[in-house]
Amino acid sequence: MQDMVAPNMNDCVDCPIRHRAVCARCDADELELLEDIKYYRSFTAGQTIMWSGDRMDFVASVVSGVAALTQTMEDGRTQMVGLLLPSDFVGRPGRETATYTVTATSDLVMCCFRRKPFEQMINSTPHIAHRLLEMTLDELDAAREWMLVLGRKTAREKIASLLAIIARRDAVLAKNTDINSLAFDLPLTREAMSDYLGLTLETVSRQISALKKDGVIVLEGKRRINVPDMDRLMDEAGDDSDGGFLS
Amino acid sequence: MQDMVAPNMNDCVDCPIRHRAVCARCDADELELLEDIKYYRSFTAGQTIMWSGDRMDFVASVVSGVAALTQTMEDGRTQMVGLLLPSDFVGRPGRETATYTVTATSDLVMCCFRRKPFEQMINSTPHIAHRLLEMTLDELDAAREWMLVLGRKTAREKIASLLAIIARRDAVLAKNTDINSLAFDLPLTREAMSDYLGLTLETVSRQISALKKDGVIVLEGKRRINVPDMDRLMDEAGDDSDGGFLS
DNA sequence: TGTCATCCTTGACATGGATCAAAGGCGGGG
DNA sequence: CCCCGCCTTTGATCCATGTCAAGGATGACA
Repeated sequence: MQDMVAPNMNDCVDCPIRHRAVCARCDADELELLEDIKYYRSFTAGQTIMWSGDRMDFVASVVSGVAALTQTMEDGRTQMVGLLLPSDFVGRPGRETATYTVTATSDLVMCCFRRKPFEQMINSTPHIAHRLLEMTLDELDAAREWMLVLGRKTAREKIASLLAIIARRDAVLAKNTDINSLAFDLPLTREAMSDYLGLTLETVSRQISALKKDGVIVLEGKRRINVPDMDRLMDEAGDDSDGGFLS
Repeated sequence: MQDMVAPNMNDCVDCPIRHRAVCARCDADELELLEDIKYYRSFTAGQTIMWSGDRMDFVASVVSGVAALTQTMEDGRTQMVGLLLPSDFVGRPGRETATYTVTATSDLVMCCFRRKPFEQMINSTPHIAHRLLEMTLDELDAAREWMLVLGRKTAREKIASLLAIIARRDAVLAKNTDINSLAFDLPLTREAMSDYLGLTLETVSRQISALKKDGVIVLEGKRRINVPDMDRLMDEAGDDSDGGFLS
């Protein structure tokens, strides 16, 4: 069963607790503990993994692909509140129901851990709990960084900020050291981008066109983006810091 | 020294680990541990407690008053990313420098714990670490709730959301069970509100006037607010949920 | 190869909130 | 008691982004 999806699994195949999700430091005993309670699930782009309010029997880590956490108001306005990239964690130990709707924005593989035994493991192995705290604090910083984007940045700056986040994360995962001049695939539709940025999809489209016209990015098709000058992009994002959404 | 500020201190006087900040379950040993490393600091409205990037030798819990976490862009645009009300915690174990600027928006008393020994204590007492994780997850939920406010709500809804948060928190602290019809003091200037909401202070003022004209709130002076019908206010906030910024 | 669905782009126009400007409270200090 | 500084309110105008509408690309599938 694990072998079926193994090719996409990064380090999860060899050692699940190498997941940023679970523990930074490997240990054979923990590996065994996790082996018993883990399983893999695949989703196709657009599939909803769970709805806000659903009962949640597992916590999970993204192995490959991209998922989104979203909130929706009664009248349909929706806001994405988190973007889950490979190695990101989802689920809250101690909480039985999902707070947010989770959707696969691209084809996706998750490594799930049954919640109850996972919680027990946390309680018995302090350094895993500690690692989880660290990750949660990173996520909190990321969410706060994003509050600045949502509250104070212009549409153009918002787009540039999002592209910078994805570009950097992509570079890290690809072990790409040449951070100047890189290309990547956008794992989001224009609509998903607009939900993330608090914009309409038309505005997203227009601003991407504008950035292209101004030479900040080069489009290859609609989804593949080439950034000739990363510093320039960061500048457009208005970031003095290192850009933030990632820890 | 503690006696000087004791009258405002709520449960902190008798047992510092009763702080939501530190631990939900009292224990004499931990009380003693904390006794050694804690001290109190007072600030006046408008005072900056620390600047983003400052070295931080303590973590702390708000005893009374209100503080704000803010981020500022090079050109001066600022966004508040967290509102610290009594019992809220500030500081990140394991991080030496402050990520955000912390400002007292009203007169304020904090209970500080020296960082190094506090970290040791976390490592040696798992259930305090566990409590800290819980609190961080609550804060993360609050930040995400706020992303919806910043990204998708109108100015009027934003104001109503903020008032609802403060009203509810106030009611809880005052042990006020009559949630319908309550009054409270705004611990924020119009400018601070605008920084929180991603608006200008003029818009904040106009929307407050509008809510007043429409009978949603009654102003007594500029800072005291009376909410005749809490449900109505929640409705204006567009919240289907219970309003969120608080855990 | 054609058709259809989905995603994306672009245009025209409307509008919510920002910006610029002026003046009204209110509290503290001389 | 008056003056001054800060906070707040209100008005006039502008502009970034939303809204509504049409049409263009791309890929899946018959």
